[in-house]
Amino acid sequence: MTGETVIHWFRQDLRLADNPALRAAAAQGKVLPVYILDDVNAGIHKMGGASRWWLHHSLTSLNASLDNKLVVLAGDPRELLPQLVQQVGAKAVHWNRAYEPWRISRDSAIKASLTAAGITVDSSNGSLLWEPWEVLKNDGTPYRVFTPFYRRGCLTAPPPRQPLPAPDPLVLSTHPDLARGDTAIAGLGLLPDHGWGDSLSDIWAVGEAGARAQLSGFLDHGLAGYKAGRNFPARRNVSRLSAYLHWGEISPNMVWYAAQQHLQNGACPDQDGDHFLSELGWREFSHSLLYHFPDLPRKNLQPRFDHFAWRDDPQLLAKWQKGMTGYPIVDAAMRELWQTGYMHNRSRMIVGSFLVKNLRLHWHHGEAWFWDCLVDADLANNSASWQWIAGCGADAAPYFRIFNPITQGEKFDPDGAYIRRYVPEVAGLPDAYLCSPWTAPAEVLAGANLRLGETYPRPIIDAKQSREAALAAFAALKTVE
DNA sequence: CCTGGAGTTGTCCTA
DNA sequence: TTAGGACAACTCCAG
Repeated sequence: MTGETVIHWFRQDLRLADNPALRAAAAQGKVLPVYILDDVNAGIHKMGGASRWWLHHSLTSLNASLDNKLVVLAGDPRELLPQLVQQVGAKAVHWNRAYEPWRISRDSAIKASLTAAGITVDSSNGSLLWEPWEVLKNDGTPYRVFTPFYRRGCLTAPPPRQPLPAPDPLVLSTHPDLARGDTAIAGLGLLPDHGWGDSLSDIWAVGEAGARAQLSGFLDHGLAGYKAGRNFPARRNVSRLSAYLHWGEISPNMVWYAAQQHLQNGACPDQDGDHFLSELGWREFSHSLLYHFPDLPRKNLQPRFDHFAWRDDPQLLAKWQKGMTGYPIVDAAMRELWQTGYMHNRSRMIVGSFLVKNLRLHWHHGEAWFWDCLVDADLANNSASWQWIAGCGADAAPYFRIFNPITQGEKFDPDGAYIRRYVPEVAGLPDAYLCSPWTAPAEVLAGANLRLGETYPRPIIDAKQSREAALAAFAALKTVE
């Protein structure tokens, strides 16, 4: 090892373990670890509120494992990074690749200018199992259907890289006159001014150690029975790793091989393990779609949907956002999002279908609300999933697949545990009326201390009629062009 | 080259 | 009560 200073630019890889770029940096010299909050280049997808809350705690955790030496800046990395290189006399900059279109163009520009200035730039794959440009059909074009993408494109490709240990030794640069550590993190102003966020700290152990604890807890207690159990929002059968993966507090490689090992040990049924692995495949698929179709966050992948008869109704949108639709399973889900920064996968499908098909409001509204509220807000996953549920995406849900907001609740929250947790107004109803309070006889409502229209809303839309209207709107698309 | 089968997550109607 | 089919169109791939 030389005494040279090299920069590791942390982005969506807020961990020490299995961090290929950080390892490369540590092998080369004294490492100056840097994070830059970039609100300049992200366009309309500047980080949302929940993301900022998570980032604050994630940086705090990372900084602690870096001996309070994390350099923290805010601004345009196109300017800040070259300045920093010059200031500390760095010979090289290392980072792990990010795949959002705006980051790709920003990073390419930075790489070109640093390289031109004689600085070595080294980028690695730290956040995907397979590079999007490596998983292609035989004709060289990207897949648009998940199953062949995963089974043929991914599973017959060379296996993902095995996880790497944290760099050892990791010698940090102590260059003075830099904004570092907890003080610098606080200076970013990532936490909300009041209240909201405090309760999230009770739910999430943000950071690398929390990510590992979440993974091992899931493998030990959630993976067996995953395939069926993952459909029930009240059950603890989902991994809840999405945020940790998004921020790179754990790598997909660590998750992939840990789950593989469980499978090989016979610690869970094959179908549960395989199904969980395929969910990591869906994450890969979303990233591949975003890489090959950079307009994915706003533009319908199927152009015929450009003619769809969306409605415009800010009041209905507000009621959906607040969890005041009058459909308890929808409202429970929307309140879970607001209260925890997370929503169960089944719930995401239910509220998505309700927004775009029953309320017939544009999926952009759902995408934007999730972007602001989710601690796992991820441009690839969020965009691809909203297009999927709206029916306009790749391998999308067929247009006639419209979730019934009553039967979905009855089927996937049969004992009402989820609804009662998040919609206490209806908690006193017997199970038979829990998903459709308006069908309860007056004496049952009275017994549950529920006054419809006062203590809890009546349905803001008729599920059956709005379903018919959605089908008609989709049918109208076929006559266009 | 053509052809047939299959494809994350649903609902409703009919027999 | 329950099981099966209809609801589109397209992508992908194996034969």
